[in-house]
Amino acid sequence: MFRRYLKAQSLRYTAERADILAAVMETDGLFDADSLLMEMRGQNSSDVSKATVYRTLRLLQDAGIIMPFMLLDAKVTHYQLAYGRRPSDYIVCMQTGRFEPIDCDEVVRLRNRLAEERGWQAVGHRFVVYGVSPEAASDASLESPAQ
Amino acid sequence: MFRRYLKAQSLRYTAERADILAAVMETDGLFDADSLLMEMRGQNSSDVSKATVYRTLRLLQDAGIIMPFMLLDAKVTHYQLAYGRRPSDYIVCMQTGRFEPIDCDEVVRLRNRLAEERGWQAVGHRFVVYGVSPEAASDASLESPAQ
DNA sequence: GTCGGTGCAAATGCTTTGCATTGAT
DNA sequence: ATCAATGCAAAGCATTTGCACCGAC
Repeated sequence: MFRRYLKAQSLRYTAERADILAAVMETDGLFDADSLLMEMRGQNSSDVSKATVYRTLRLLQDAGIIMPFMLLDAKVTHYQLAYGRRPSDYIVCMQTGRFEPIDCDEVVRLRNRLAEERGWQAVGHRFVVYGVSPEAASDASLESPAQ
Repeated sequence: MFRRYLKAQSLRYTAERADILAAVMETDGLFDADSLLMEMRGQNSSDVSKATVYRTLRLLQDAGIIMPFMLLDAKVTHYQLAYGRRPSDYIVCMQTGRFEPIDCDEVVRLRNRLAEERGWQAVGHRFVVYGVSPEAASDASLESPAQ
């Protein structure tokens, strides 16, 4: 799929790109350029430079294989695989930062309907619920928010 | 509200913070540090430094008055007011980058239910639908995405 | 043999921070 | 008077880019 995309664009399928693709395919959930690189180095793959990781992540995004996923207050760009039954939805604790995936068909149906109503064609979506996790709620070390 | 928050934290309510708060309250939709600063300079407000804008935006976020909103591929942090009937939902064109707000009660109901089911307390949410806008769909200058 | 890819290091650009001065309380 | 806030300029840091060499086609 990536190979096909590259060929269509007259781009080359190199060992580095193959390694990065393999590492990406093994991810489960969110990842970023740096965590991916560490993962690759921890394993075995030929040592790929950071610049190439960034360049290849961009290609993978253009190819529709991964999609960026912006987390609240994140300083780095997170990605996840764009296809298959990957969670597009998360619930994030505003106090601890802990997050967990949500798997919910209704969100997909809703997004399709909303797009259709406007004459758009839905391709994907991101749904992030911000809230207070059970652990945080029982921790009284924070005063109540201003709202 | 901001003032109350500052007092509670033994922080000071300064002219700069008042100006920034005022500018923030006038925003409609998304803004970022730089656009806010330009807006303020275009108007009249005392000339506030960029550093102070960043510092104050952080405080406003801590106070629960604004919330960050990460857009796909954005290089800067976007914010919007955290309360009131502000759109938390957008539909973004993956080809042109154009986006428009969605206003939909069902999303709020859905997020509340999802949080509740997990023992969380929902505070806010972000819902972004990625798709193809009508203009882009009729423009054949882009090949179809790999997915 | 072409022309795109890679690694390195330097550059970019948003955001943060150190420090001396200013100002709210 | 205190002690935090501001402005400036200098960091920081993720990401991008220029360039010389390398390698897929």
